[in-house]
Amino acid sequence: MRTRLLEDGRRQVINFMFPGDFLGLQAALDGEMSHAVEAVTSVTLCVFARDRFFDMVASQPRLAFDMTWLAAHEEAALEEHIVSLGQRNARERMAALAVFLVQRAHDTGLAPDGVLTITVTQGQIADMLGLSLVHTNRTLQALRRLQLVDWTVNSISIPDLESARQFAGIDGNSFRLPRPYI
Amino acid sequence: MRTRLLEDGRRQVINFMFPGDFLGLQAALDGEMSHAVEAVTSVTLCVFARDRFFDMVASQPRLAFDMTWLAAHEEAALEEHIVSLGQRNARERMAALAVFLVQRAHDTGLAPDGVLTITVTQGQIADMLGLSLVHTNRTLQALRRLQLVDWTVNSISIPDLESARQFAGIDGNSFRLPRPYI
DNA sequence: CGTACACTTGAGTAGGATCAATTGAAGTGG
DNA sequence: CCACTTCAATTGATCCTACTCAAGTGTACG
Repeated sequence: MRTRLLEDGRRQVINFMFPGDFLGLQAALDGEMSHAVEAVTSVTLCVFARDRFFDMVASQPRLAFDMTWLAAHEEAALEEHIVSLGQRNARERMAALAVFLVQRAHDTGLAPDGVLTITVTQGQIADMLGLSLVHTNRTLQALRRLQLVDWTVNSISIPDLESARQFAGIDGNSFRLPRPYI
Repeated sequence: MRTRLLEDGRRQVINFMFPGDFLGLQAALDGEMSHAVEAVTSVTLCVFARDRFFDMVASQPRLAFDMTWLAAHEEAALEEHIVSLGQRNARERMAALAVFLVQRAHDTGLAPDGVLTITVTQGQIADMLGLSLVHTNRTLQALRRLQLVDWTVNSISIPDLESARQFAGIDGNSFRLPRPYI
């Protein structure tokens, strides 16, 4: 989970990361990371030496290309998140996030049955969606009542992906290319 | 101005682009652009052939490195925007946007006197900040009254950059590296 | 002089925040 | 095994920020 903290304690979750994602590209270039990272599952990290980044680009163009691919798609995910925060109401936002996570998990081979097993607290959801904890809880219940998304402490389940997607206002499943693994 | 449209007509401005920025990296890789681009000033474009992108990475590592730099920093800007939309109220959001734009213009050599001359309608600001047009207008007036930001139809002026930054909750002017030009 | 477009202002409303308690599920230690 | 703490989820009540609706006022332009 990538997060940013404001000085007064407010926290914003930027995005959830998945196996194969690359962390800290901007930090590798600037020397200072603009955000924090927090693990919500056990993780395995592969560490790269930042001072050899340029050499890597020069000697391994295929790798450099894949990293650019990942960066561009991470950017696209952030754009989608911006659309959610700017234009969608609480229910649409939560549905959109659930669809995104389940879809994203599915793409990396997790959640083959449409159910994503992961432990996320309502506080974390609240900080991702820019909602209060209380309202997050109520929105969660509303979506469960509508049978659109069933999000419990340790799993996200979407009975009908298509209607959830439509409810959230996510445009048709645009053609999805397979992700490269570095 | 990079924007995304929802099917029901809602629009979200993703970010403002400046001279030297690179557009459509993700589209170059996927063949389909996830957003629209709209000019708010007259612009000069330099067009690249998308099918030679990989060759470029392989033969011009310095160029590839710079493009990665730009992509990583665009991502950082989007993160900041996400923090605004998720955690800041209307006034803080607008102040943060004004500071970002003036700062960004300053960095590319525009607005050397702290005043950015650019024509932005209140409707465009509203779609960037996820606010209604009416509330955008009132927030604008409030910030003018507070003498924090004076944003008129064709200029953005910030009398005291430091207090505006503090009001918006933007953490100390983190060390800024010069931007590469492709 | 009419149309178009952006900005402005007022009044009422609603979506979501805040405040305040309560319940439930794990741990932890005596 | 049971009190005790901790942390997350839940519920009720009230408040406020920002939205919506509606009607203006410029200002530019053909």
